[in-house]
Amino acid sequence: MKKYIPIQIEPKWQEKWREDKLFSPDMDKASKPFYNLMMFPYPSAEGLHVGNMYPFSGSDIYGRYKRMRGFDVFEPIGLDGFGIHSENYALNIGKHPMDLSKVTEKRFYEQLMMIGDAYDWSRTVETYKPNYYKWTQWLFLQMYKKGLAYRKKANVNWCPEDKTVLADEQVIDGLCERCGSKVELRELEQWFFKITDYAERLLKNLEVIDWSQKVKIAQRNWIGKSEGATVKFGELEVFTTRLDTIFGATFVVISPEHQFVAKLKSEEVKEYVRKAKKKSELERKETKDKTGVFSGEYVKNPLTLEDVPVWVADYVLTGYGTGAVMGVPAHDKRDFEFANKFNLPIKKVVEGDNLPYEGEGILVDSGQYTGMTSAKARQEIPGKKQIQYHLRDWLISRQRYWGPPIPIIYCDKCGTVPVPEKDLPVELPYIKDFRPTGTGQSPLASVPEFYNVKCPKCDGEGKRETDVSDTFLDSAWYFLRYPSTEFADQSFDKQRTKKWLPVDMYIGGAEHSVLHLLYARFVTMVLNDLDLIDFEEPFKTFFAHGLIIKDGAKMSKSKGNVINPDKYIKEYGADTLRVYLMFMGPLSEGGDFRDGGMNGVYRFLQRVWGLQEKLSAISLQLSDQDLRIMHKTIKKVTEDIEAIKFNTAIAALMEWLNYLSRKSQESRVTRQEYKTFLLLLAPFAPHVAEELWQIVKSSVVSRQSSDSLKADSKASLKTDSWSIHKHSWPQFDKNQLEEEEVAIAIQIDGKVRDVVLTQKDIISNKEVVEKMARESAKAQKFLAGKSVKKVVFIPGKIISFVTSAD
RNA sequence: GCUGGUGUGGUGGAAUGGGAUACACGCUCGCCUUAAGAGCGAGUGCCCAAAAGGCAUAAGGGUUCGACUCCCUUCACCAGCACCA
Repeated sequence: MKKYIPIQIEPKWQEKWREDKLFSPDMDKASKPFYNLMMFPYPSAEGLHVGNMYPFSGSDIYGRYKRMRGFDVFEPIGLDGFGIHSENYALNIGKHPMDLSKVTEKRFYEQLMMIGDAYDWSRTVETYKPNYYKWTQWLFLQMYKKGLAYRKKANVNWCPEDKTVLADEQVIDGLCERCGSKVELRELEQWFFKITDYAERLLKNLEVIDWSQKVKIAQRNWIGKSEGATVKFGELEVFTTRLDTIFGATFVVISPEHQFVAKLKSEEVKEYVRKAKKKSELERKETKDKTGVFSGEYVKNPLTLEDVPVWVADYVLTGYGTGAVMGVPAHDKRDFEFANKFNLPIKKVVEGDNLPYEGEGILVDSGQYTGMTSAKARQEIPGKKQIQYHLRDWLISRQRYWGPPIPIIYCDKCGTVPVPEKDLPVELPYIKDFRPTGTGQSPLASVPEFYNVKCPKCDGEGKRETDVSDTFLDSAWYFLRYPSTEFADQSFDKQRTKKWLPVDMYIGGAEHSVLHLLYARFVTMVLNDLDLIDFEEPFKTFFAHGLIIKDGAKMSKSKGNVINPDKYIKEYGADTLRVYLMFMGPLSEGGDFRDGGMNGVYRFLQRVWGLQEKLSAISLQLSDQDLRIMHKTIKKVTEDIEAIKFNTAIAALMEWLNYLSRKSQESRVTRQEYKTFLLLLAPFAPHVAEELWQIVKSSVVSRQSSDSLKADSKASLKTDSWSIHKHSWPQFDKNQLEEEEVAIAIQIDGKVRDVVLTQKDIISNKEVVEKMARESAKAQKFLAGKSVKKVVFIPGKIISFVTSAD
């Protein structure tokens, strides 16, 4: 027998699969389309590491399984190669990102082929290619036409290291998501998408999609809906969710950016505002100590009719509500601190324990509303109902080079003019100096050949927008492009999209819970409103995988803990690495990579390999026990794959292999068992399963006399492909799962003392089982001197005696 | 602070109301081998020389004939949000 040497079989099958277009479904004729998508990677020249490979393998197992279940599975791959991440890497190693992209693309695709995933290699998508970003720009134009893309001057997050603005979602704890620098506030003219128009829909649809609770909650928090009311204190309008506490409002606080501040003459106020504006967002949020200054003005509390002082303080945020709040120190922690610091009066209006009391209760000292509950008072007290969202508009311009230029032209006569669709793409020129400038403008702003253009409307002098768009815009629609890659004249074909979308299974990282996943949902909703697609949610099911870490930290080149799969693939094969990664634990949990267990998995595959020559030469009848474990394994593996619990599916295969190995010593393993085993193994270890399948398939098959696998046999006759990966998945027969003999545990006062063996026909018969249990010597020992108060019988499982001492 | 999650052998983990520790790693012993490796076999939660038995799922309490699983309290760790009025 040939030895199992993975590198001798894996490339061979990878090539054959590709040649035969085995994993390229007929996009127009497919009768049972299944879109199986894995988040496409950011490529880097370092190449793919084990941390990337982990979820790809998980996604591929699911896809291969679905294909064997008869679906036309579409499993595409591409590269999210535009953006700061790739550009920074190019800067680091002193190469031009455009040149570098060619190298990384080659390297990444080579590695992705080596791990043997069932991708449709005829439909790759790279976001940095003009034939893709042409349509990203087109998408921008649709947003613009619909009034959802707008430009405004705003206080925006500025990363001094990456020298660009960032969206709110890309600022983590006041630090840049990419490089970790402290983010500053800068007032700049920027392009935004009006995602806030969709806040309610983004929130509401969460109820109907099959996503993990974790991700839904993260999105819900981010959208941050709160229901309250606005009330006028003189000319100042405040927003509150606790209208019931208005009688306790003893002052009003406005943010340093509030319009009202302009009217104030006091030097002290001006100084405070100047200082506050200079602070970074992080510093403003970090400071626990309240700061503020009295404005010198008073406004009237509309309910108490008292004049209350107006203060300016930076704990009030500009971008939320009206930028003004009523200060209720007795019932708000922050107002309480503020009042204490500046000696402002504290007036209790809700019954409660210690101040500040933030809970609900019965109102006191609140005029005609005294005695009402908080909830009732909120209904009764006059105010304009208002809903506020934490979500802010998506800032999409970037002052960088490596992205799609925003397709806008400014003309002195015509104003802001969108680039006509026929002129797309606005190609990103190859420029020598692509480094970020730090001036608030993109490097493209120093390239006159790029920005000097004719106005498309009046043919006069025009200037191009020189900012590029956020990488997250590239990835917000890529799933629409995959099925339509061959259409040069449209972003996505209507029929294709109708056939393949929404995505049936999407697997990706939980770190994208509020970035990519929210943007993609938003874009999909807009396209739905534009009548370009007939669904509002892009991903029916989303599964968040865990992370593979190394020595307790996420793999990254800077930490020097990157595990390259190449060496393991060479030594053990891609199959072993896949199975090892999946066997580590549930896909949702990730884990710490140690190669210690790899040998065990390798050994497992070797034993599978070795079994081929120990098969029974003659046709044997399978025993009841043989049949039971076979059907039990089919059931377990099937259900576990559906639930994405690959680790226990693999364990079930190992158990069956152990059983078959014992049988093989007497050459009693049948071809039927072995073939079934290979079919179940195929999604996990596709190369070795294929190799062995070809060996056992080609030898003469004597039809098993047992008809227990009838469904499978019939299906196999229908199969037109040579490959195991197109063969139909084995079916289990639940009649074969029942055991002839069942051991029922005897429990006495909660402790298992013995078991009784019962035949199939009596396992539900309480009287008989109880009699047998009472005859057990061990049971008698523990029942001696006690009287049985109660007997609980669970058929097939347990008989439980409850006693009391005599 | 708020929200959600997790906590089981030396290690990764299994079991979601019914025999805790499946499956694997590691380790120990044995067989095989000139030797190493591989392979094969046995053992491996803790206490006890062993048997019998007892004790164990972060800690404590509760519900139940029966709890890793459900409920309450506490602790630890992880993730997301956080001066959002």
